[in-house]
Amino acid sequence: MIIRLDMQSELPIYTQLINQIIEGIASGSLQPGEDLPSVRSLAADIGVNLHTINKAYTLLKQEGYIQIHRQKGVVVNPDGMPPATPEFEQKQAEQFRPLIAEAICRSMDKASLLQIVESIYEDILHGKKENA
Amino acid sequence: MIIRLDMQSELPIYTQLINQIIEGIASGSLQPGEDLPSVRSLAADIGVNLHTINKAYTLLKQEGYIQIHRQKGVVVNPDGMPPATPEFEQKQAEQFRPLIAEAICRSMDKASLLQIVESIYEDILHGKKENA
DNA sequence: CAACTGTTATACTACAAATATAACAGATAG
DNA sequence: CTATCTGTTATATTTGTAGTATAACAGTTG
Repeated sequence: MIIRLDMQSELPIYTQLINQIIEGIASGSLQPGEDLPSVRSLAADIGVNLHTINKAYTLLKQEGYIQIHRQKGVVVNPDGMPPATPEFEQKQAEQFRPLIAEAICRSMDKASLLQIVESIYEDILHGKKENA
Repeated sequence: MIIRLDMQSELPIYTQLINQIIEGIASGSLQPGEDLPSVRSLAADIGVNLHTINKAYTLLKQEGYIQIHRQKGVVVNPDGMPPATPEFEQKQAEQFRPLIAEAICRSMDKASLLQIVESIYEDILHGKKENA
């Protein structure tokens, strides 16, 4: 699992970490039960403070993606991923909504939009990085 | 055009404003050429500072959604909306990506995801608010 | 002239992000 | 047993953004 941070991004570091770990799980490059680096070693690896890693891990745990064991370590949830609850779907829709509104303003038709979503879906499943 | 703010939201006020104005344009409730309230009157209406409104308007202008005329007022861009440039599509994909990765983790299949995007697309076109 | 427009400037509060240190408590390998 | 690793907690500091509060400027318009 390679973590790549953009220090110029408007996204906080801990958010970039969360996004990349979730995508790693989605693509299968991180398997349930697999160990994640300790807060200290990952912090040292990518050159940030251990609290930044800890914040990302804590949020991932709250959402059910990972388990954190005191004095042991961090592991991708071996009991499987959290389900798509109604609360999740509502929050998801709230995040999709402004993106779709923008697309409509820019005259993107429904088929084009769905095609973009579909290709991103496939890219993630096949572990493809952002278009370089 | 009715603006509804959620002061408990994690989204900044100016971002909520931007989102609602863009959705207003997308749904057709705001037509090209239509006047928007002045920074002062809108600020007074919704109970925020005029600089907060000004920040939202300035960003909307930078993206081409509105025009701002000194000593006149603010208007939805009468020359039409900005096109879907490659830069826009790339930024759009970056924002879609983490949402789709989350959906994959939660075992949402491609058809379900596309169906959700499609229904939001239709909701916006028909001016429907969030599911109450 | 008065009232309105966007614009600019300054100052302040509040909060989030990130860092820097330090210490604690339990597990484990030597 | 001791040293080392784990997550956890606490405190303090720096930096940047969000938002507010006031004030003034310059041009338009009734």
